[in-house]
Amino acid sequence: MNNVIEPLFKEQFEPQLIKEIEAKGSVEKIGKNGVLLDYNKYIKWIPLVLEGSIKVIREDLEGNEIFLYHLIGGDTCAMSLTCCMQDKQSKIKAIAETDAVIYKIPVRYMDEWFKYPSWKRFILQSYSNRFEELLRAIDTLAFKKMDERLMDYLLDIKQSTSDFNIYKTHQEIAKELNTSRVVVSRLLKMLETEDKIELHRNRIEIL
DNA sequence: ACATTAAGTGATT
DNA sequence: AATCACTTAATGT
Repeated sequence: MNNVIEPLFKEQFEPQLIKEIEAKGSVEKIGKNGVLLDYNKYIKWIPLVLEGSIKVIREDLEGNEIFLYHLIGGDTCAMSLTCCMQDKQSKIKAIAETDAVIYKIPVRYMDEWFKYPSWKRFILQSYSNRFEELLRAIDTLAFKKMDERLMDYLLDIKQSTSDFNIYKTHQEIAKELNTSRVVVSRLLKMLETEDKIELHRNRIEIL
């Protein structure tokens, strides 16, 4: 498949780079909940997100999880950049929040394409963006109470999936926020009485 | 109709 | 905010 890169990146990449990318990479579709990058795995390619939303999660040894941020069209994953370059293991997990399409670029081009100013800019910009997202995530974790975190989380999903409906169980949400289901249920109930959301089975509607 | 899973709630720490 | 114990509601077989 070609011409998948141009629509999304023609503003920021020079034409020749776009040609190279389209020649060297490949498109891959990932179903909802498909794992893009798992904890402790090495990766051999750089993922560009073309469509859909990818959630990035930090996980500890006991399997506790904390949701960090979403990647959407045009984004790349800074963690995989580091991994690729240094042949290190991933310290995060990336899962498709929705059906997604990603573009895989073999690692070796990461370096090679630094001769293109726009590529260099893109990579540095990606790092910078991810860094800011991380800071935001830390702020949320450190300074906000659960009710705010929950609302932020819901809005984040709504934003990245462009869907007012969130198809998750309270249990799943609790896992990603590293809290208990009961707490999530209670807080959601409160948000509902504040007319911010509407609750259904397996579905939460943002108002 | 029954079993299973999701969600709601009071009480306690 | 977490946990327990229990209820109620929705859904699958």
